Amino acid sequence: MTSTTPGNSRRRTHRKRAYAPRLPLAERREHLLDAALRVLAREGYDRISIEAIAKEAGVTRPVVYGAFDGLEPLLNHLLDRTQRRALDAVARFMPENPDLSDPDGFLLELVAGVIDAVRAEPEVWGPVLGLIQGAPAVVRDRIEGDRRAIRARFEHLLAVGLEIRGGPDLDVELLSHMIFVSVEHFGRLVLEEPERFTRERLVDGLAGLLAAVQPGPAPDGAAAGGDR
Amino acid sequence: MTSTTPGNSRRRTHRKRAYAPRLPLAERREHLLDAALRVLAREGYDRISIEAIAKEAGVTRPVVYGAFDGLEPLLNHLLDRTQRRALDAVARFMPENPDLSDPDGFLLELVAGVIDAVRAEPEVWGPVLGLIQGAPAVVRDRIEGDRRAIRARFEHLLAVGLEIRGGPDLDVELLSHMIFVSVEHFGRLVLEEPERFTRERLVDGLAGLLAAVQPGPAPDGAAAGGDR
DNA sequence: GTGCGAAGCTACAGCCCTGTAGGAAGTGCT
DNA sequence: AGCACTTCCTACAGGGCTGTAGCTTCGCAC
Repeated sequence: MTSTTPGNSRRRTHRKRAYAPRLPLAERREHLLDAALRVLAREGYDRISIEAIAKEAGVTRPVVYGAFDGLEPLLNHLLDRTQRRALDAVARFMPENPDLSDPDGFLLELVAGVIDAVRAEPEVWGPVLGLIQGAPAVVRDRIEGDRRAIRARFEHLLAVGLEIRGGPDLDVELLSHMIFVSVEHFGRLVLEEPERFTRERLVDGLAGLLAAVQPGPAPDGAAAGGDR
Repeated sequence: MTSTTPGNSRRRTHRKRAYAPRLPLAERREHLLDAALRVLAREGYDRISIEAIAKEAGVTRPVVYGAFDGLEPLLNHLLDRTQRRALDAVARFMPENPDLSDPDGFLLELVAGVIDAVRAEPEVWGPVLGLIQGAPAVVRDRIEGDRRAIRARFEHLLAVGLEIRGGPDLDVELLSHMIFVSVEHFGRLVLEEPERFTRERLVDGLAGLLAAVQPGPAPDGAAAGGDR
């Protein structure tokens, strides 16, 4: 029997919806995260909401609230899923003790690996590379933290690589920032214009630049390197 | 006399607000754009709305709607104001026919100029550099268009500069992307960590890198340059 | 077959915001 | 002083969304 409350004059003009199939909590959470990813890929962060995810998943909002405490925790879980894969991929390219005997070769393999990973899982790398727009603060802050950590690790490897390479004597921190944002940009170019910016073109282009960067002392006695 | 409608049982419990000073339309528009900029700087794009701008300006929403047809047109006007200054600054650094007799010197002056402009007017460059978060599509699309145009012009100058420099023989389009995102990143570093990344450090760091990039043919016969 | 508990749904309350009709107030001119 | 016009405000209507109380339904165990 339908209850009515004072002031509620709306009549039930629509059939009650069928119940969604019941799922254990763990399965429901994965189901909802998959739905969230589809909404995100199709409409971006601007349009993501508990309401939109519920619709995409074919359930009602209380079901979503039963699995997550709100949009922010849900997005955090989604990031847990995708960022873990991104960080795993990065860990493969930048292991703890890499073979840096050929520093230029190492960098080129790293870049090639990043490009392959980006092409293989655009749904993982899209948010990281800022290609899914309108990200809320929870997503931006999380990704920014990951980026800082990865760049710091890269800076360390770069310092070692430049030593092995015999120079040039440069501001390693600054150089790591420049290489980092360039490689990120490679990722965006590969996703946005895959036929114009092929893997080969990007890797060859970087190889050409590395070949032009002499290890010896810069003739002008340029800036000292290293952290401040 | 206050009209009442069926179902409207709320009593007027608050004093009517005093009218805001009347302004001619042109002045009102500037007044509202100033208010919008303050909301933006303080709270970001996430919190910008006609409602928030009206409150900041000390008027009601119809006054804002009287000056602009909605949030999107208002933000476009704001961008008109700020992006014009940014594009003017860029035009100073990249004139139509620059003196490229010293290409490296030209690039260093350009970067120094960008850094100075960014420090001088952070409210103009913040949105351009993605430092004001949560930008809606109208802002993103507009800035993306400006970025493409600036990078394309830079690519042209880069090609000429490399010719004059005598090489190296590199993928100019790709290199222009790399330098472009690096200089943008310099802008962000300057705003986010001004004491760690001083103007001198950034310019000297880049000078050191340029000094290490030999103009002669790369020893490995690396990638051919130029547009596809 | 029945009962119980878990999972899902309806309906409600509320917030924030957009956009506008019509009235109120202020200013300038005669 | 009065009138007309311009600018501003109140109140209304509506959309989108969050979050939850209490009811409904389904599935499983006995």
